[in-house]
Amino acid sequence: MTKLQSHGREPFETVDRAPEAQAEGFATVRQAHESEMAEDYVELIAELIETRGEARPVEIAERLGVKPPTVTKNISRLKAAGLVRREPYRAIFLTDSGQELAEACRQRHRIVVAFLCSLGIDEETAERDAEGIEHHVSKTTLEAFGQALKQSWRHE
Amino acid sequence: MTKLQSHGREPFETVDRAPEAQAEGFATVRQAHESEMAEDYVELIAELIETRGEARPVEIAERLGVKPPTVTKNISRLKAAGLVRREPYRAIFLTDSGQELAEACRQRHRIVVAFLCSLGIDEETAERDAEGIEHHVSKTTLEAFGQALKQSWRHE
DNA sequence: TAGATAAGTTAGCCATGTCTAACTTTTGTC
DNA sequence: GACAAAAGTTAGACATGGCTAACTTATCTA
Ligand SMILES: [Mn+2]
Ligand SMILES: [Mn+2]
Ligand SMILES: [Mn+2]
Ligand SMILES: [Mn+2]
Repeated sequence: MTKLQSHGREPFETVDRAPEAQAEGFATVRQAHESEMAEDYVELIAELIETRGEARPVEIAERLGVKPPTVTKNISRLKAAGLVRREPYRAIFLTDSGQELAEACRQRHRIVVAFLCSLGIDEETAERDAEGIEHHVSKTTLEAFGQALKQSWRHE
Repeated sequence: MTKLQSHGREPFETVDRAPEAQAEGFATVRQAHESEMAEDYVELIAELIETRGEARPVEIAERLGVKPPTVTKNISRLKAAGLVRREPYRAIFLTDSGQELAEACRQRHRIVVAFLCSLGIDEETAERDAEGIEHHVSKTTLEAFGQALKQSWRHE
């Protein structure tokens, strides 16, 4: 497992990690990348349903900054994954499982954004960075963000 | 317009962003993904040169948790990108530009890890999450992390 | 209600990053 | 110095997530 624990809090020292531990870290990142598309889509679909009444491919494409055929293809993947329900040329709905994932993602997204803002980062930057960071935040880290956030409210 | 969460338990609000701003955020994430492979490789190569004297494909593969052919292919991409210098069957070296990128990445990695640890997150988790998070941390956010870190030293 | 416009899909292309199988080169050992 | 083992490469496959061009379907409007 770990080799050198820095007791003295020197933060700029490179920790010599075991090769397997390091590999496990990279594997975790690759796994996160695999769920990223699904997470961003269901999150966005939930938001569109809430704010616009329905989720249309053209809106999804606009908000994601991709072209409509990309959305068609990815939605069909989400459908295959059981996250989405829909018929051709119609609006998109979330399955129960999709709804559940969407809620978890929205919650996580909001916490990450709020946490970054609590560090004094402007909202635009916080949103931009959070869009990527969110997919790599473990349960442990998300909880730590939540705790730090509470502290920041106390001290303001 | 913003919406409040129904339960009142979570005081985070979903910000209704302009579609173009949101799209710009996703585009930033996609861009980050494009540089991710290069960043992880040069960072690792620099570490191996420092700690093991040289960077060999077999070590790189082991630490990244991928198979040797993957490393061969990616190293040739890095070479095409001018980040790496090497001859077949020999060890891998960084060009000046590769060296520069590696240093920036190592620095960023260390700051992210130290910052997460400063929130009370265990080192193993911090390393794992940082491996993904690092690629999505803007200059602004990295600076905020550095500032927060300084504060945490003061208060310990 | 016909025709125009907008929305959505299909087909086919491409780059990335992973893999296995098979081959080549280098290194180590006797 | 020969040969076995280890390291490295090559070839070819595959999944993902982008794209354009061309087609189909739905919606709007005169
Ligand atoms: Mn995201
Ligand atoms: Mn998000
Ligand atoms: Mn990384
Ligand atoms: Mn790293």
